[in-house]
Amino acid sequence: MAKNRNDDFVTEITPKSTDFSRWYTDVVRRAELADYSPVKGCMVIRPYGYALWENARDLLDARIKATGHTNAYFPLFIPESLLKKEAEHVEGFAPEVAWVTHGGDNELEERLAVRPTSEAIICSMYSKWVQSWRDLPILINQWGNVVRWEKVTRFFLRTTEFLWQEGHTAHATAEEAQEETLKMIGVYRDFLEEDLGIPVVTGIKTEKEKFAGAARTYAVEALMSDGRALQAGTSHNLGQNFAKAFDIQFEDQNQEIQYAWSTSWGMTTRTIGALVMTHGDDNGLRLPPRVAPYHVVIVPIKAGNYEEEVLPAARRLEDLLRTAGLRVHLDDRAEYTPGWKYNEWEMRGVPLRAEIGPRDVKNEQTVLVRRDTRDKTFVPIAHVPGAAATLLDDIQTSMLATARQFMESNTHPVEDFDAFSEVMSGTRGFLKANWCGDRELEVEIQQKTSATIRCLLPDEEPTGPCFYSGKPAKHVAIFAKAY
RNA sequence: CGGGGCGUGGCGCAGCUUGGUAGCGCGCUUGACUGGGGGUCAAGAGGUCGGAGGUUCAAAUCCUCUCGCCCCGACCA
Repeated sequence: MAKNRNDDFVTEITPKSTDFSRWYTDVVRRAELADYSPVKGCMVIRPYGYALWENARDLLDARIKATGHTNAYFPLFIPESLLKKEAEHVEGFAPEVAWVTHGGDNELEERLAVRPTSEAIICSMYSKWVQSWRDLPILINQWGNVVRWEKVTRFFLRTTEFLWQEGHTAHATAEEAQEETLKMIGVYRDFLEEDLGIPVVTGIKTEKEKFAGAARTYAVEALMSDGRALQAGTSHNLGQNFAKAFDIQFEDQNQEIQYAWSTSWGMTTRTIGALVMTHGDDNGLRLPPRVAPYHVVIVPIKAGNYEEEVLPAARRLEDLLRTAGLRVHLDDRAEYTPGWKYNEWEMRGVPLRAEIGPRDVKNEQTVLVRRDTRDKTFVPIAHVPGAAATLLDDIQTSMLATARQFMESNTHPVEDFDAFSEVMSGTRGFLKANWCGDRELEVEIQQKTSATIRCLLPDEEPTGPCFYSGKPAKHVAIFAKAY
């Protein structure tokens, strides 16, 4: 029942259909997730945005620990000589590394890279820690920040400094390392789908797209509501590349010296951007309950016997919900009207709103309103915790279902380049096609359509010749225009 | 790094073509009345127009240089 939308309000957020980029920026700023900073390329994550990140981080951290990993912390700086040890790795990251050249007024003998990723520093430590097969596997994760000197800034999606976790493991066998790589891409998939409500496609990166220094890169790719793909997490099987470069050796059970097999995997604050672009609408954010800073916002209606009855009732409701383990916020600000608050909290994506006024106090009830559907339910106070929990579960499930339906209906099987081009110049989305695997043609397609191969689907067999070259296909590939 | 655009109270903008000493909306402050989908009225505060130089009696406006930001592309998570 949301018809009388105020024009002034609507103009604060550019409609998605008018200009998706502006819509995204407007939502991020108006919802107070982030703000520009005086530092070029760097953003400030504001308390509301950071609360969102903390919730997401905690859920992912629990999943990482549940799969046997422990957290540690390695230095922010990496000596140049260390970074240069793995050739492909340096080459891949060189253009975007920030260098520290001075300590105070003194020029350093060896400059220090501000980590763009930590393989080098971590692997150099692993080489000290690993001597025997008994020292393996090493299963370590780190939460931290990294710096990549990108040219362009977009909130959460591309900033010079960003927050992430990076897992680094070392194993005795190739099989174990491969198993780990797959296990972690699965952890990302589950986290994104179950906790963030973001459906993904899981697959393997092509040689062109894989991580610098990796033997094989797996990725989870999400489809944003403007039809562009966003890489939401990667897991790399590094083979023995880094073990050889950093000398991670051990003596096995047959008393032979072996190089270890390593993996690395990461997920960043970019997922917050994915969250906004997957679920947001023209009224602002929509947050999945599991990560929402507030599950429920209580709006007391200031009327009649407000101070004596309504506000105390609202406070009791707050206690009741908090005791039930929900994250609750009571918005008792006197300076705003209820209608203003409804819009404000919808804009900020709070999944459930509880309204309580004189009529509700009299009837010992509250009104629960869903952000996703705007459905209203009158609930007796005593039943509120249970009813809220049920609604939140339902919101979580239905947000994923809605997003999945969008992804599926925007995944287009194409059999020839004409069909491919037509989709790319229209609604875009994921294009699913048989692929010959020729790297040069991959570049050619990108130049013509700006679409890249997001991933190859490992579990699917080609159903015909390559859509582009007509040659025998080796893979089924997902193409898309990427963020 | 290539192409485009923008810098004017906290935010969003107008004014610039045709120079005359800055205005609107929102927000903010105080008070009163209000309050179930962004309330009403009244009284206020707040800007040397991104920066530097030049032209002129006079520059937000014209000229030169410079800095910053945003969007698209390329690169990336």
